[in-house]
Amino acid sequence: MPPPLYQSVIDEVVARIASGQLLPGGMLPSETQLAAETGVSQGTARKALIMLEQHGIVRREQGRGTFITARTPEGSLFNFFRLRPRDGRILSPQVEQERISSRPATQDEQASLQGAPATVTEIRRIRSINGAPCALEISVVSADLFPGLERRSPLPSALYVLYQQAYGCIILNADESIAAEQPDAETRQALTLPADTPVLRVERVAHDILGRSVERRLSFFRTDQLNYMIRLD
Amino acid sequence: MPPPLYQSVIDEVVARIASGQLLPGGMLPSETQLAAETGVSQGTARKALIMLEQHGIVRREQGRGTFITARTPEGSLFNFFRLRPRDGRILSPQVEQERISSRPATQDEQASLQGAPATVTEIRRIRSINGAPCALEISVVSADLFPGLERRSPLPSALYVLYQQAYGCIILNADESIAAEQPDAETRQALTLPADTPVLRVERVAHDILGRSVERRLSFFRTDQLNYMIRLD
DNA sequence: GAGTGGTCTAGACCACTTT
DNA sequence: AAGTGGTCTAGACCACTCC
Repeated sequence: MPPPLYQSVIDEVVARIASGQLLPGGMLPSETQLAAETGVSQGTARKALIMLEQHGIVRREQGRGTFITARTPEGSLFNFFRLRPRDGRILSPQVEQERISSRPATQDEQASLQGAPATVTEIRRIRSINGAPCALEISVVSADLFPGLERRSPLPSALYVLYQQAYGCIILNADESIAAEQPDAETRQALTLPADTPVLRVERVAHDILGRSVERRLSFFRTDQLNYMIRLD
Repeated sequence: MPPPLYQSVIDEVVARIASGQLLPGGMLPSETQLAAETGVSQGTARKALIMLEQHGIVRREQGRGTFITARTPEGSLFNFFRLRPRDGRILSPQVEQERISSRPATQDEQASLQGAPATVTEIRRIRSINGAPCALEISVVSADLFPGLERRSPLPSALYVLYQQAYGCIILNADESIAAEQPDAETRQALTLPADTPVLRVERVAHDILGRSVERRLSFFRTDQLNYMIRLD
């Protein structure tokens, strides 16, 4: 049973993106053009583009064209920074402190990061909203996939925009594991927490457009003022 | 600018479900049949059915037909009970205790529940996994929408299956607001928690197929053994 | 074998955006 | 005016399920 034709069109587009031939924010060929290039009918190319849109890989705009998904700082924070006031408003967190270092990967990191890197780069940041520290984030990525990350400090607030713009790595989704925890002394100090205030501990594995596990992130959030807001479906 | 034809087909199907003319688990007319009934071409009926599938309202199976989404106990727990071992396995929680009562709605509940009910039914349950209490859940629903709920005790583990089978109310998604909290004495006792163990406090608003806010649920989870696992995208 | 959804084509017309 | 995606049709063939 051969794969459907539209799958080959999808593969072709993803390959062009992964190879850098198509850049984030860039425009794809039109439906008819893409159909001609891949030897299928316009309707089949259309089906492929619609599926790519459903996977979040492209965005389609009537009258304008089809564009590679580009993470904007606003959109990226909207999707992946879930700490919000209870009314759901969006507040942009500022980066207060940042420390970047490279070190050998732990066994666990090698097993769960794409490419089993021997060396990883660790980004430790404290974020604040309205001047109050609200999150401690420790991101770990493969040093092979993101070379020279240390020299780019200070990094932008939305890391995933940097991954995309500087390294062509487009983050699409993430799995998270959440727990309530009594913070250790270091975390409590970083977040200027009163004693006996529990924090949210969130472990994240982020995946890119190719399904690769690209980043591990351990975050601690204050939730006395803000809440971690998500949707299930 | 008139709405597209497939929208009228979608509306027609949703109306039939809401009216009870089509029951959860039941089969829809075939694409060609539905097309004839609604006066559109088969391709347009197909588009409507695909959109209904994307909204989670129907399920399509090649060679068999298109069926109204039916929440099974397993599927419902899989989607809406997110407490898992860190390896992601699914464990079915048991209901240990259950207390049902009706009372006047608070102002907050009237404002956030469909129909601004004067009276609500409150379901208080303790769930356990492997004999260890892991969650305290307090669900609140409109007494108008779910009449006679108290007389159905003990309720099944998966409440959303009951909502569907007994009341024709199909839950599709939910918004959650998560925080870490030091449990009060009552919660600590209910979960047999050691002192100074924080819990996850999760406030949920669940929505049904018509977009109505149908249930508010306040849950407290132990996260020392299990974690609350979600996906962002 | 009959009925279902899945894929694919070819063409038409419309609405929107840009030049 | 030209080019894009959005809608809609009509028809073909295939793969799967069930009787």
